[in-house]
Amino acid sequence: MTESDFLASYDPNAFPRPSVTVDLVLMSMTAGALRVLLTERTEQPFEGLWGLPGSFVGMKETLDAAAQRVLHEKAGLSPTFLEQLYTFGAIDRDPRMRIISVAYFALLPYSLLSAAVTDARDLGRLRFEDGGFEVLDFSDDPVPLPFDHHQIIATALERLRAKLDWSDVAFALLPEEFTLRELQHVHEVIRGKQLNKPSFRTRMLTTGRLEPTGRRESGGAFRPAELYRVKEPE
Amino acid sequence: MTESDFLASYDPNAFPRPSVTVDLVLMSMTAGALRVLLTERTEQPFEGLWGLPGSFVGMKETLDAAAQRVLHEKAGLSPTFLEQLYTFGAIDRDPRMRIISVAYFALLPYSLLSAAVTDARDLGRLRFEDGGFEVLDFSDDPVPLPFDHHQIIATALERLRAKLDWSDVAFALLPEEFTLRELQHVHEVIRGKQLNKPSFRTRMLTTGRLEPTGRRESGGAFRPAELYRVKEPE
DNA sequence: ATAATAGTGTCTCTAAGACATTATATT
DNA sequence: AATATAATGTCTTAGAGACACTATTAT
Repeated sequence: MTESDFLASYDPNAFPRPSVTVDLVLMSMTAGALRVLLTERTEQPFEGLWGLPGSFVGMKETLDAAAQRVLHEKAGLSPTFLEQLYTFGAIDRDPRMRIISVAYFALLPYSLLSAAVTDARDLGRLRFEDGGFEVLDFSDDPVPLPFDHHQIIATALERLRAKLDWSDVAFALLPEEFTLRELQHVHEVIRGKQLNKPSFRTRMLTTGRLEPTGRRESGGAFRPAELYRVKEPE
Repeated sequence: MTESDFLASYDPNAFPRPSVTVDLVLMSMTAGALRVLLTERTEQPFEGLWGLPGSFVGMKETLDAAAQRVLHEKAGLSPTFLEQLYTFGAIDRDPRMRIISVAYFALLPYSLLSAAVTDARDLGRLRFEDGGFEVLDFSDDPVPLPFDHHQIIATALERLRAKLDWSDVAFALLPEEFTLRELQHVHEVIRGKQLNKPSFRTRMLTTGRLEPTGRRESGGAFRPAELYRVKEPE
């Protein structure tokens, strides 16, 4: 049998198949806290709970495209950072049926996100405590999460911390122009500890990834700091 | 409608679904080269080519379990290292139909693998050249790979290099007891460059992950080196 | 002037690389 | 004895942290 004969006679329904979804962990930072985008579930199961946005993957749609689509539907924009996170395949993670979910991880500066997200409850605030974390709503009450969404967010946090020192994830949480103090603050929140100012400055400036804009911040009752931007790699 | 009513009436076949497979990148090291396990395809498509072992995911089987099953079927043993790598979902990656593949990455010391794998061709040798790599068979001819298997192996190589300095991946390629020279050799092959001996030794010994066995290697026409093992974390 | 933060200089400590030296096994 | 590698010591350099100091803005 030739390969084309084989393909013509192949029956894709010979074996039962699981469903495949993408779930999106979109994080941002404001008011000194990491936040994660949640949407209210309007259908069963877990109707009424707030959880990660997601969608089934179309048959003519790549995984990346499905994640982009979910992001566009929920936040109305393209991300500064989007990558595949991990695939979750526990058998009973969804009570409806076998659903394998490919989780994606996105970052956005709050300045862009706040324009697209109207409801304050959409952004759960992450509170860290003794090694773990919980998600709080706008009134600081803990939010119960559906499915394995707590585990998915935990995986995203690990990824964020692992990539902090050698990738551009921190910049993806800042506007196009930012001060070194703001950059250090992002690092400190993600690390969960304070950092040394002189060594942080030299470490950042010697990477060669930053370039000064010549402009300065304004508005504070103190000496204004120089604004930097990320240099495009050549 | 209550949640249980909803679940009882839910139709899993309402939407078309892709198939889901796992593909396994099992690497080992011998004769100064990284090797990857290949199996000969006995069915269409790409019949006769050598490619990564894989399998469809069972409906009552987690992704991890499917990867373990493939590993057990092909190599007859459990791995010293196995983790999920990345999920590949290009629309036309398989000519039969839409197949999303969750790739897994495993490492085994050659001493264990050689007992389980009989055919020398089962272990493709990775040859690095100007940034990329190719897979060679037992006679050093380049092996054409089916599907997107070249890309999957490339992703596994990136992962291996990224984890080399802060994880236990190097130990997973060595037998239970090994010398510091052997450990350094593994690092050098993966990094693709020579390393400084004194600093490598102190770096390894100060991690606290190694403990001397008190025994020494034998057989060489030179001073025998001390054998070490990995200390279990407490 | 005062307050608040920006930005820099100095010192110490740690780790790595380069190089050389001593130690110990086999032949 | 010759040889090959193990294992260690020394020197230099680079980077990070701690701490203190100077600079610059708004009020």
